[in-house]
Formats: sequence, C-alpha cells, structure tokens
Amino acid sequence: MLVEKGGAKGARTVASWQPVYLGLKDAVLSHRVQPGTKLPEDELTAIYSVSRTIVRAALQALAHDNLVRLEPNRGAFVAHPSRREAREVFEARALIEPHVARLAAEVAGEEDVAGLTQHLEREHAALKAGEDSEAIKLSALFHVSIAEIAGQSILTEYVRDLVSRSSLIVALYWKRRDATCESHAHHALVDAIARNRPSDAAELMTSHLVDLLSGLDLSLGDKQALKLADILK
Amino acid sequence: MLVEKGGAKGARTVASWQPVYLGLKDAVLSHRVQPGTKLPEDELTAIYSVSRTIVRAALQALAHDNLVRLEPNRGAFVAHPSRREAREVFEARALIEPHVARLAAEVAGEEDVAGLTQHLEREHAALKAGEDSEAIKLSALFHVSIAEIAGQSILTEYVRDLVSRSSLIVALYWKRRDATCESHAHHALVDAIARNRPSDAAELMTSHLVDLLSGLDLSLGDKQALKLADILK
DNA sequence: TCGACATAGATCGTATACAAAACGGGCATG
DNA sequence: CATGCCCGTTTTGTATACGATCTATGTCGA
Repeated sequence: MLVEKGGAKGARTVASWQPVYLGLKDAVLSHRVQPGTKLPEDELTAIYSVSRTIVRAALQALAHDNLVRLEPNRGAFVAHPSRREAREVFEARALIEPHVARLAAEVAGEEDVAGLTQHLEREHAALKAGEDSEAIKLSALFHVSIAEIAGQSILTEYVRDLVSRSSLIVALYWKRRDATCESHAHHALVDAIARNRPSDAAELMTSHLVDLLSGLDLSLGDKQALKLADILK
Repeated sequence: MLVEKGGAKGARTVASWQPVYLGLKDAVLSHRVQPGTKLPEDELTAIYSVSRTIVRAALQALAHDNLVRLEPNRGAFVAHPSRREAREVFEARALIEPHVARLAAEVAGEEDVAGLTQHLEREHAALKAGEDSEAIKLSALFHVSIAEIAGQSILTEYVRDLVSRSSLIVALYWKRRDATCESHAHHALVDAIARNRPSDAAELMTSHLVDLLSGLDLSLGDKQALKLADILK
C-alpha cells in the first residue's frame, strides 16, 4: 500500500517548532506580552521543553512575521513598531482589505456568511464578557476570514500579516476606550457581504479602517524613542 | 530604513546565513536552478563552507519567501508554483503595483527618475547582450524600485515577494519568446513617473501586468497533478 | 563621590554528534 | 515478469557542547 501518513499533499509530520511558534504568537496577539519584551532562548526552552534549536527556528519564523525583532548577539524581542510603520500598515490595509471585501461580497455563499456570523457572535460575547485579549484575536480573525472567502490565498496571507502587526500597533498606540464601534462595523460588513453587494462591502471596509486608524495616537512622530536612542548612544 | 540600534558603531555581525540565502536566491531568480530542484543540505554546506545550522536557517528564510519548499523529512526543493498560485500572484500584483506606481509618480524626484533610467539602461544592455538571467533579475528589480520610490516599505516588501515568485512563474509557464515588449512598457512607465502623472503611471502598470500575464500559459488548470494527488490520497 | 576599567556571569552563535526517517538496491515470492 | 519486503546507505531532525559576545557587578584611582 501507499503511504497513508500524509493525508493531503504536503502535510506530513509538521514542523516541530509550531507549538513554540503558535504559543508565542498567541501571547503576542493577545497582548499578554508587551512590545519590547525580551524573549530569552533558555527561558523558552524551559517553558516548551524543547532544545534551543527549535526555539530559534520558531523565533526566526516570528521575526519573519514582524512580530519579533532579532537583534544579533542580543536576543529576540517582541516587535515594537514605530508610528511610521503603523501608518504604513494601515495604508496597506486600506489598499488590500476593501479589495478583498469586494471580492468576498461577490462570491460569498451561504456557509461563508454563516461562518462570519458565528465569528461575530463569539466576538460580541468576548467583548461583553470583558475578555479583551480574546476579543482582539477574534477581531483580527474576522478580517482574515473575509479575505479567505475572497479566495485569494496570497492576499489572505498579506491580510494575516497586516492584522497581526495591527495587533501590536493597537497594543502600543490605542487611545480610545470604546471598542464597541468595531462590532457595529463588522455587522454592517457581514450584511453587505451576505447581500452580495461588493461596492458596499468595499466602502464599509474602507470606512471601518479609517475609523480604526482614528482610534490610534500616531500624531507625534516617534521623537521620544529616537531622541532617547540618539542621546544614549 | 528602520532604526538600526548600532547605527554608528558599524554593523554588528549580521546574520551569517545571508551569503547562503543571497546566493541561493540569486540562483533561483536567475533561473539557474529549475523549480523542483532538490537542495540537499550537505551539498550546500560544501559549497558555502558553513555548517548545516546555517544552511537550514537560510533555507527557512527562503521557504518563508516562497522560493523554496520545505518538505518534512524530505528536504528542501526550489518552489514549483501551481498555475492557480501563478494567477493569484498576478492578481495581487494587479492590485498593488498600479497603486504604488501612482504613488511613485506623485512623489518622484529628480534622483528617483535617474535611478530608474539607469536601471532601464542596464536592463536594455542585458537584453541586447542576450544575458537572459541578468535581464530577468533587472526587470524584477525595476518593479521593486518603483515601489521603493513610493515610500511604502510594507508594500515594497510585498512587491519584492511577488516579483520573486513571478520569476519562478516565468521559469515555468512562459510561452512567448519575445521579451522586448517589456522594455517599451518600462520606458513608458519611467516617462509617466518622470512627468509626475499618477493616473498614467497606474494605467501603464496595469496594462503592463496584463501584458506580462498574457505571455504566460496558465490555460490548463493543473489537472494532472491535482487528479493524481486526489487519486493517490 | 564619581567614573573608568576589569572581571565574572549570562546569553547568543555555530559546529558537531547522535537518532530517526526516507531512499534505493537486491532478493524472495506470486 | 512484476510486486512486495528487507536492509544498507544517505539525508534530515534534534540536542548539546564549545566559543564569542554582551551585560552587569565590583574595584580601583582621581
């Protein structure tokens, strides 16, 4: 008989650094570790009971996702995006996400909408229960889900990247306390997608992103950090 | 150009897998290794005189760039994008590149145009000299340069990713022999950017990408591979 | 008292060793 | 003749050891 091991093509024994990678990613995206936090290899080996080889692979993967910053001979730190970077993330989102929302609204079927609605409910429940970190993760997943419906795996990958970075940005620069608006915006989006109204979906996504951006405090250039760095150098 | 911690003190020992990474990347983007080629670790250790640790780090980085496919317990192979993936790459490019071309045309200054022109000349020279691999690399760099002018580092990163993958796609699915049209399209783009005509630049980029896509043979879905995989599963 | 230097400890970078899995050839068998 | 199995070889996966670099503490001198 042939190898039954892999099931679908490709997915044989998955990379063993995935647990470390996922665990760290979850911690970062849930804001359970703050930007700038050091992630010492030895500590991670103890936590996950794997060797430094594995930890390093996971950290390298996270660094590629821009969630971790690798400083040579210094170690790994949770990324600390600058205000400029934050602006660029949202500019990229403003380009990509309305596009995928439009596509999603064009092709969305029954089950797609059902999935989004379910997402929405879980998000709502988390917000109501005050589970901030859970709500943050779900909100990010909502955007990714829309991209997945659009059926563009590459753009989905980009959206995944951008919402991850947005999570860090929110952790750093969020100034508004009322996160309720999000829920409404998401509702409206699902509605537009369910009714197969591409233009509406795109427009709603655009304004949703503008709204999100307006909740951030990106006004001052990152003078403080830069000045400090210059002085202390 | 993000803040480099050690700026003035000179470059700390930057990641030492960069030589391997760059060497392999260059070979792939120059079509000197074909998609699907196996990249055994031991062979690379011999070539670059580094340990397998380093080689593995470089391969992981390339895998993240989608230039290499890492199969567990099997090794690393030069990526072999499917026709579907190829289509998605060009759809993503059709979204992102006209946008950055528009931005570039809005902000391009004297020296930016000079850089592009220089690129163009080198590209032309390479084409004339029949140096196919060089021309391919330069053509890709041309697109990246435009994104760099736009000043959006994240979108530039995405463009870099997409043109790299496009290089693999061209290696697999290119059907036309006349690559001269490219040169004209690039010329027109530089012209539009130099004259600060955003709309023209965006439009030219769009049609250039359509033209590129039309040079590919993506007609038949990858039925063969998919069917086989499904049957054998 | 304060700053510069030296040294000790901790942490990272790389190579290598050992274990596990996959590939290939040869042999037995239907 | 084709097919399946077995075992040696090759290649990959992971852990660990050793060297290099950085950080911090303590001491000495001004």
